[in-house]
Amino acid sequence: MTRKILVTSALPYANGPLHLGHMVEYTQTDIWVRYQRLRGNDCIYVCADDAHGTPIMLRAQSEGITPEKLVSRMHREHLQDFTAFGISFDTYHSTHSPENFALSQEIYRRLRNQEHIVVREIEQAYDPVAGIFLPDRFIRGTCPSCGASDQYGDNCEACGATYSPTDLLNPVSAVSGAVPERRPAEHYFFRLSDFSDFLKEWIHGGALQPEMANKLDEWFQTGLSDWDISRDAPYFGIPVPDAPGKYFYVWLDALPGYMAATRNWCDTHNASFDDYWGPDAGAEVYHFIGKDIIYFHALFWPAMLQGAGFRLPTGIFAHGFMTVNGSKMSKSRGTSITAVQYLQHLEPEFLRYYFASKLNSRVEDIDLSLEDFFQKGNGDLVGKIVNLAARAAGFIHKHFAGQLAQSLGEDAPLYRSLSEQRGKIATAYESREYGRAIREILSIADQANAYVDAKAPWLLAKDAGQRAALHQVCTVTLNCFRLLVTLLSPVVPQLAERSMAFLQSTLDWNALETPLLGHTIQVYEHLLQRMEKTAVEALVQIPAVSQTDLMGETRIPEPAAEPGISIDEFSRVDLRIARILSAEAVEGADKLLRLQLDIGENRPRTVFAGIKKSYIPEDLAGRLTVMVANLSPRKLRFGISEGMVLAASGPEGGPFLLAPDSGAQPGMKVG
RNA sequence: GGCGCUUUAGCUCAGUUGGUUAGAGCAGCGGAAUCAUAAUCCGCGUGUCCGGGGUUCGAGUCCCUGAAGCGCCA
Repeated sequence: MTRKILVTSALPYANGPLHLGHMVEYTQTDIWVRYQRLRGNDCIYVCADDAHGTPIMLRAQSEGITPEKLVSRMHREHLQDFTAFGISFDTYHSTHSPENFALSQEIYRRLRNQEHIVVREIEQAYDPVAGIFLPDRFIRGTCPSCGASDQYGDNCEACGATYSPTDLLNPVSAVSGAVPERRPAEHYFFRLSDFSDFLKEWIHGGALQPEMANKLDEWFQTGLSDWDISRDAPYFGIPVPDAPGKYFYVWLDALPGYMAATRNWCDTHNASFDDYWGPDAGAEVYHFIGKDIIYFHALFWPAMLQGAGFRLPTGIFAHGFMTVNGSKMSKSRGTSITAVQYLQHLEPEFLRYYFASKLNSRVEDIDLSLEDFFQKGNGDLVGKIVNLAARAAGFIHKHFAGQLAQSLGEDAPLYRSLSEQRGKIATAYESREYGRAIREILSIADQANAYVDAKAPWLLAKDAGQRAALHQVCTVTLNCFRLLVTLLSPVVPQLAERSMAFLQSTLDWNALETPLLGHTIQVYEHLLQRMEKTAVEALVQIPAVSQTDLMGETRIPEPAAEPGISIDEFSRVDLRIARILSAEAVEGADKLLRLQLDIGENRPRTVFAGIKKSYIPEDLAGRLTVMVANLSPRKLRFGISEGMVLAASGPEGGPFLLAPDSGAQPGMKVG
C-alpha cells in the first residue's frame, strides 16, 4: 500500500537570488512531499539549478569568471536558501552535470532516430563585435512607442509596449554596444506537430488541472509549430550530438534536468532509475510548476518523453503567482523580497504557514498581505496553537514533575473526536487544498482552547483536592497540542521538530490514534516567538542602495500614478486620418477584422480591429477613419498589428468607427 | 485580439453535485477570565455575492453577454 512517488519543483535559473515568489512553489511542493512521508509513503523530492543559456554566459563574462564558477556559486546560494526554508530536497542537482549531458543527448538522439528533428536556416540578430547571436532581450534601443531610451529588444519597461527587435530605434547590442545585424544560421527543430494527436488526448487524460487543459486546447487551433531547440556557439550549454558548434537551447536540457537529478539520487542511493523514468516505471511522478511554464511541461515535455520512450508524468500541478499587498512584486516599492532578506528578519515557519493558509489546488494567484501575514502568524500559530502547550506545561511541571496523567478519563472521547478529524485533513493535503487543511486544523485548535477555558485549570490548581482533575485537563490539552503539531508538521517542520523535543515524542500520523499517557515531557520553552511588527515592516523597506539589476531577471514596469494627463502627454499620441484600403475577416477570431490602412506612407499599415460584429468587411473599403499611428506594433496570434483605429462603443451598441468630415486626406494629423 | 484565471462583509478568504434567513478569521464594539508569548473564551454581521439578461418552483452556484484586474501567446 506504500506509494512510490517522485516529486519535482521547477528548476530555478542560476542567474540571481531566490525571492519570495519562488518560495511559493517550493513551499507548496515541500508541504506535499512532507505530507506523503508523514503518511509513510516512499516519496523523493528532487530539483536542480537551471544552469545554461546566454544570460548566464554573459553574466559570468561581466564578472570575469567562468560560467562554471558562476553556476557553482549560484547553486551553493540557492541551496542555502532552500535549506533555511526547510525545503526537504533529496537531491538538489544541476543541469550542468554529467548526468544531464548524457540524458539530454540521449533523448535528442532517440528523437532524431525517430525523425522528429529537422534542420532549417533562420535569420537571427548577431553581434559582430562580441561574435555571438543575440536573444531579443540583449538588444537595447529606443522604444518605438514612447521614445524611452535604453529599452529591451522585446518590450519597453517604460510604457509596457511589446515589439520585435527590428522595430527598436537605434538598436545596439547590450553586450558590446555594436549595431546588431541579421545573420542566417542553421537551427535544429523538434517537430512537435508529430505529437499533436497524442498530446490532444493526453492533456485531457487527468494529469493536468482542468483549467490548464482547457487553456492548452487553444494551441491546437492554430496547429503546433516546430520548436527551435538549438543555439549557435558560443553558448553555455550542452552540445548537440553530431552538430559541431550547435548547443541545446536551455529549455531542451532543463526538462531532462528532472531526470538527471533523479539519476543522481538513484546512483547515490542504490536505487533503480528505471523504476522512476523507465517506460514501465511503477512510481508516480509529479511536477509542481508555475502557470507561466505550463507549455513547456504539458506540451514539449510529454512529447519529448513519448518520442524518446520514457514514461509520462502522473500529474502536473500549476500554481499562480504571488503578489505583495495586492500588487506585483516591485523593486522600487521594496516588495521584491529575496529569500535572504526575509530570513534576516523572520523565521521561515511564518511564511510557510501563511502560504499554506492561502494555497489551493487551482491556478490562482496568492496575495502576500503583510497585515494578514502578521495576524495569521501571531494569532493562529502562536496565539492559538503554540500557546496551548504553554497553557498546560507549567502545571505539569509544577505539580506533576513533568509527567502526564495515566488516562484522559471522561475526556477521552473528546480527544478521539478531535483526532478523528485528521481524515479530512489528509484528504485536503493530498489534493493540495492546504487552505482547507489549515482551516480544519485551526478549528481543532479553537475547540481545544475552548476546552481549556471551560475546564479552567488555573482554578483547579488552587484546590489541592482537584489534583487529578488538573492532571487530566493538562494531559488532554498537551495531547491536543501534539495532535495539532503533527497535523501541521508538513507546513511548519522546524516548529514540529522543536515541539517533539518538548513532548519527547516523534512525528507519527498513526500514533495519534493513542494519546501520550504517563509520559515525561521537557520543561516548556517558547517554541516559536511572536513576530515583531517592525520586523514585518522591515521586509518592504526600500533598500538605500538598490541592487544592480540582474540581466536575466524580468523587469517590472511601474504604473504611472498621475490621475490626469498633460497636453504634452496627449500630443504624444499621433492620430492620423487613414483610408481603409481593404478589410477582411480573420480566421480563428470572432471579433477581428484585418485592415490595410493608407496614412500617406509608402506602404499600408496592417491593423487588427475588433469591429467585426458591426461591419461587413467589403463595406469598409475606401472609407476614411482615424487611427493611432505611433502605437507600438503588437504581435498577435494572427500577425503584427501596427496601430489602432478609433471606434466608439457603449452599453447601447457599437463599435462605431469614427469618420472625418469631407476634405480630410489620408495622413493628415489629428489633434 | 484570442484564451485562461480572478471578482462574495472594512481586510484576507470559505461557500461541495443549484435547495431554508450567504459563512469564517481578522479588524471594530461589549463582556468574562488571568494558566499562557497582551495569548484565551463568550456575545454582536442590513453584504446591489462585479453589472445586465436568461434557464428554473428555486441561482453566489448553470447558460449568454458585458466590465475590471492578473497572466500567457512558442
